[in-house]
Amino acid sequence: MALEHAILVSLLEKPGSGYELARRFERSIGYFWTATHQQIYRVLKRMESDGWVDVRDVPQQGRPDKKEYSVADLGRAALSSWLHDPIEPESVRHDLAVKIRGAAFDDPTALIREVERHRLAHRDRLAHYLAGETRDFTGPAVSTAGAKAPLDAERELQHVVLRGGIAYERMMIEWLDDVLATLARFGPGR
Amino acid sequence: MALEHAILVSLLEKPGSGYELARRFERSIGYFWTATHQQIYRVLKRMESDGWVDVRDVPQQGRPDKKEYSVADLGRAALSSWLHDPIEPESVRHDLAVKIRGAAFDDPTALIREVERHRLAHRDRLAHYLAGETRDFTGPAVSTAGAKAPLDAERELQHVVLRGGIAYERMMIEWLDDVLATLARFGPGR
DNA sequence: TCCTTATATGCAACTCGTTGCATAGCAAGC
DNA sequence: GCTTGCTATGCAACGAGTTGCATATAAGGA
Repeated sequence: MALEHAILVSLLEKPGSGYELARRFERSIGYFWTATHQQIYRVLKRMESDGWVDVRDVPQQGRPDKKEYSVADLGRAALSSWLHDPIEPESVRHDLAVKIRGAAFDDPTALIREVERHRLAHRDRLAHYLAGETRDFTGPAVSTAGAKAPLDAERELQHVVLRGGIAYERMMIEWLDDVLATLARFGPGR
Repeated sequence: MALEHAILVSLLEKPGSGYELARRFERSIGYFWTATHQQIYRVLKRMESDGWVDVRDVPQQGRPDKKEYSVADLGRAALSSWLHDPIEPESVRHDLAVKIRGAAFDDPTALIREVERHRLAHRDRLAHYLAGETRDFTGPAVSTAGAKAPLDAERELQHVVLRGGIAYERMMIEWLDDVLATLARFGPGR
């Protein structure tokens, strides 16, 4: 399990509340690890009682107060230990692939609309990634302190992960085109 | 949840026992949906009591008897209904991507060995897929009955799913090379 | 004033998935 | 005779993830 670790990484990149984390899990880090707010609050509680994170009450005006979490030494150590622990290449869950194989026993052409929907979703996500890349990773590297940083690890590594997302979406779009061409070879009905 | 559906597809492709299904989930369908034997036996029980599958005791010689499952009408209907139900594009879980972003707060170069391990695993899987493609999808299309089938849906759809696996592995290998090049730009330690 | 929306946090129940363990038949080798 | 290994099925406990619901502050519009 690695939700704790995804949260640690996100909090190291920038401290924040459970609510803010939940929003980040809808974009950014969420492209590579999903979580709902309920899960995040529950895990944050556990991380707090384990001493992995520190909490600070932050009064706000115009909106409810929040609890801002930041990574404690124990959390940093836990992340480091996880990083040094080998993990197995991910176990996959591709509903769509199962559906495509299953379509052989139903009407294959009925899947076309579904595959097109997925293709659109991937096209949108690709556009979103590319926009983010242009926004955040073009122009000179500037560290958060404003000083020139020739090798800003945080930025470089975020960028390579984003490039992975871009490559994945491009691959998916090409493959879904292949799937559509294959499905189109079958006549309607069976 | 779709383990039921993955099992239905696999049983439609060929009836078999829980044990045999578990082995298929280590290859073939398992490349796109993972499951352990405990999970499979539990779900098969439920599917049986729901009338989705039929069971037949098959005595064997030289080994324990087995229960052979095959898809019942209710199961076929359930699969069909699932196929017509739109699903959301998958939620992703990429430990490695989280690790790479986390490495910015530790020693980035310490991840190199781990990334190389993953690269090897993907290279092996690619080789495995390519061998399977050569074995099963070259030469003339021949249906199970031995007759020429100009449009064998089952075979065509299995092939396009396999091509997806191949494209995925190729993309991953290229990306991991990119990751390795990025990590190499950081000196040892920090 | 009421309704909606956004911020912000949380509980409870349930399902799904993983891990560890248990059992049993039979073959092959030491 | 004993151990190892493969086939074959299963239980129990736990941990992770999902779904539905609940609560509270406050801004903005109908």
